[in-house]
Amino acid sequence: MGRGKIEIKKIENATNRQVTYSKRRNGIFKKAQELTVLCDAKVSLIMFSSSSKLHEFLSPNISTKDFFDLYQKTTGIDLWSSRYEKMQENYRRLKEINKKLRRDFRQRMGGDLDDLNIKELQDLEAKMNSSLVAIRERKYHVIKTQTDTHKKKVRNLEQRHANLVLNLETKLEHHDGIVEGEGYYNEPAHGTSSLYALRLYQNHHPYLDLRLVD
Amino acid sequence: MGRGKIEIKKIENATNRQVTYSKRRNGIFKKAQELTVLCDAKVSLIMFSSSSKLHEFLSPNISTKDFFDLYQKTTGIDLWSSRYEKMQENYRRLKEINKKLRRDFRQRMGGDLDDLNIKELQDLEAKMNSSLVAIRERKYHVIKTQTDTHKKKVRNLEQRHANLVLNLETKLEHHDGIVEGEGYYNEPAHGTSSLYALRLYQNHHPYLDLRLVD
DNA sequence: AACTATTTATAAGA
DNA sequence: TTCTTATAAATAGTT
Repeated sequence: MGRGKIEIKKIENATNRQVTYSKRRNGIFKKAQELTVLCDAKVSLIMFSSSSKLHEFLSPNISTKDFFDLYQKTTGIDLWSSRYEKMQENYRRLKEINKKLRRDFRQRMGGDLDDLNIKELQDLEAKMNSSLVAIRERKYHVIKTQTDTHKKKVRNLEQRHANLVLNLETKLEHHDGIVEGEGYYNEPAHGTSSLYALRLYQNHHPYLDLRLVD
Repeated sequence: MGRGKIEIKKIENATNRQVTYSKRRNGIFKKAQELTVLCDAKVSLIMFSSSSKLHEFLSPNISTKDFFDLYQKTTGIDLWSSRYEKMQENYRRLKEINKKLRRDFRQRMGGDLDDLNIKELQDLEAKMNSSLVAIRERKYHVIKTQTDTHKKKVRNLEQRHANLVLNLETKLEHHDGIVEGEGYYNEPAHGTSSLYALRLYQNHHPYLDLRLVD
């Protein structure tokens, strides 16, 4: 049906092949559509071009899934069972592992001990003991690390504070008249230095009261 | 393409419809076959007649299952999962629980402790301690039970032995002459009773030396 | 993508 | 069903 008769064999020219594919695809889709309507048939037509492009025709009022279900029901071929069985097997294995884990876990928590003999109980006790040691070691390590960090912070704060005090004292010495008369930083009645006053102030300031026990 | 042009609508005459279905089915199968060869395409053509008869064309070197898998992969539609969604969901949940169990278990064994803070470590330690107490209690219970069982067995053996001794002594008293002269059970030189001799014998018999510490 | 000469499919009849 | 055949439809090669 064309200008010339053609032999039914693969068209080697890729462009030509693509054009023919496109033309004939339309043709076969139209045929499928006509068959659906004329003969009240259900048709599924799926094709992949040589470049793996997918095209599909499906009779109306049915989904691809329904179509495959119908196909399976009619042929008796179960396309899904192999996957399903594999999954079931995995599920079963996982469940078994889970059960064992739970049991071991319960024993580690002091339950489910009724069917253990003395030897097993002694082993379990020994394991628990060594685990407990590990947990305690870790706990002490964490506590020590935190304490060290706090110590460092305090040292840092103390250093900064000392610098501030030094700085302020220097200023007080150079500008004695400015603060005189306020009766706060330099109270002659107590015979204290300005530095001493600052230390008192510091100890009442909630923000700077950060000393930690060594 | 026939003696007369036809309208594309359902053929009401069943026989006619069946004839047309048969003719056109051959036609479309031929087209599918030609497309497969000419254009190097993969084609799946499945149809059900109005009387639900199934006919299928499939390109060579591929199975319906393969075709189906390829279809799913290409469209991204997983027709399979909807069917087993529930099972997949369960599987996922089980996996999650398993993961958590493993983690908790490892922690109970003294591993995986790096991401616990002091509070969590203290809690864990406390739990481990109480578990250890439970394990020890169970151990002592088992030991005590076994000891009690052994004690009972010994008491029973002792009772049976005492009965034997009593029995034998009675016989000795009634048939003094029979054993006299053998110089073993009743040695006048030591001035001991036959019962005493038996007790000595018992203590040297390895099989009867079953006393347990109270 | 359109054209068209020709092949192919098929509707109706046997 | 299958064959026949007139005719409709599809399409190969061309533009």
